[in-house]
Amino acid sequence: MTPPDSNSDPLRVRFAPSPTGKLHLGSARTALFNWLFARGAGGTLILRLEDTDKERSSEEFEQDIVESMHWLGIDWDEGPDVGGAHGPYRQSERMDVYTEYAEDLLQEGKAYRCYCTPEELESRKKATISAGGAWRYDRRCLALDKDEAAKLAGSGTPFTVRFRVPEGTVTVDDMLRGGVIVDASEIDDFIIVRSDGSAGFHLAVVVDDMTMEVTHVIRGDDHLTNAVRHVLLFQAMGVEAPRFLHHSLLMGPDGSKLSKRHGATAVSDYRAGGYLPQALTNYLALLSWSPGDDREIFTADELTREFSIEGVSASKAVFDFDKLNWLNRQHMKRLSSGELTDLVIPFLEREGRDSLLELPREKLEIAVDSVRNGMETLADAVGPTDVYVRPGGVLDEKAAFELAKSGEVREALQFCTATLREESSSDMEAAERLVARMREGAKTRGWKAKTVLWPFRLAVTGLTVGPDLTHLIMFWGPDGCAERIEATMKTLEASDG
RNA sequence: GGCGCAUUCGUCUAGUCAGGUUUAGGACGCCGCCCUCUCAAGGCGGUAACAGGGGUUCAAAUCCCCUAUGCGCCA
Repeated sequence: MTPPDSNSDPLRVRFAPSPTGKLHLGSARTALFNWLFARGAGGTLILRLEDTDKERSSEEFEQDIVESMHWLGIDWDEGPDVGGAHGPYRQSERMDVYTEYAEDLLQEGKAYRCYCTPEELESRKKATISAGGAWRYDRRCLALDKDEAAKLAGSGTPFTVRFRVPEGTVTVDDMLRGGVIVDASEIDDFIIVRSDGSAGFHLAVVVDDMTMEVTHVIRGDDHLTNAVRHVLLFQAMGVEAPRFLHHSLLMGPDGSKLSKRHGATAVSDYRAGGYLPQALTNYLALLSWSPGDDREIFTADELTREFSIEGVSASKAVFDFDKLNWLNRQHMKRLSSGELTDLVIPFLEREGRDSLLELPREKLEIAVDSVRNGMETLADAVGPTDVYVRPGGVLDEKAAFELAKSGEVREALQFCTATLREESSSDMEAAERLVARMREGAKTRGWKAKTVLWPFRLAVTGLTVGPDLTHLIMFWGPDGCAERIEATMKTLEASDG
């Protein structure tokens, strides 16, 4: 079981998002797979920012990505913020590295300059297609003779650099799909340096993965065919390509790639929506991954131990909001009252629930605890806890109606107050004792428990729905409840006339 | 259009690599019942799938081929 050279720690993976938007659920899943793979094997995770698109990249998005990852509990060993021996970790700071490699490829004849303008390309493409052919770059500039090439070079004509795709077949070694074999003739001479001198996506990725000594590339299925180009580039540079794992993409309920029209897609949206990070990582991991048995609830820590490539499925995964909600509930259940309250407070603050926030801590915990099984997200604590700051004796319409229609209300409520006065403690045992006593009282009067308990709820809270009675008693105490019932009785008398 | 990948209940999946142990298992959702002071939660039960067609084999969800569909990449 001892790895051959455990101290050399050879496994290196990377997560390479573009800061052109907030951290998307799909990207978070990619990050998670990389993280689980690295942590499970004692490897290194690199965060690399692919920020070459200056128009669309922004500092704000970069921050969102980093913060969202921190929140999810995904940490990295090398990256723009933590440094490392293979930096810099922003592609925008690595342009000279790419140019260097492009220059080498040019020297070796593995790439060539192309002076074709986009317009020329477009018209030739149209012509080929209308003639019924399949368009691929026609290698016109590869065929340029020396004189023409020299003339163009000297004239300052803008050019791109194209990779000269060799003949033969290319195999992408994918850990999920086995060897994906593609004929190189299917690939045209792709651009590795744009006309403005910047590195194209494929060049940048390959140079980075090579120089950062990445051993395993884990990314979305959408890059599977790009991987063919990448393998070609690795070969041209004389290095072995890393192993790949192209996982499936996240889909919306309608089967198309998960996007904003399906609902919230940013990790930070889910954070703001009251989801627990452990629920989100659990759910994201469960999409496409299975432990092989029936277990479904995992902490991030458990995931790093249990996760394995063998358990990853290659087929698409539809994001199911219902199941996420269920998992969020499962993880909330595992929180103590104190932990849950801490997490709920920011949501109460956000919604301006000042009177709740001014409550003594132990009262607030009772309040939060009493509504927890009705919560799907942390944000769901917000409305239901309002019951605890309602003034006594104030009935909403439904509660007033319910109280008015029952005949034994007055007697039942008087019995409740009398019973409440027998107890001074407001701990859970006392509360349970009181409820039991009220039940017995109903029974001895030949009533159903409901005849007493239903008016009790209505009178104490003034509402028809709310937390269970023991929590109400714990919150207000027996005396407090009795006072609220009396206040309600006064209200009823006043309205009876 | 070319190429690639995928295809088990509505959804996520187990089983597929080493074909028989499967009346295809679990979970979410949905439906019903129970519990019950309300709303929930919880408990119990139910609904529902091997994309289609050919092979190979005594035997195929599992192996091979074709078709279909979905998704992706290249433009």
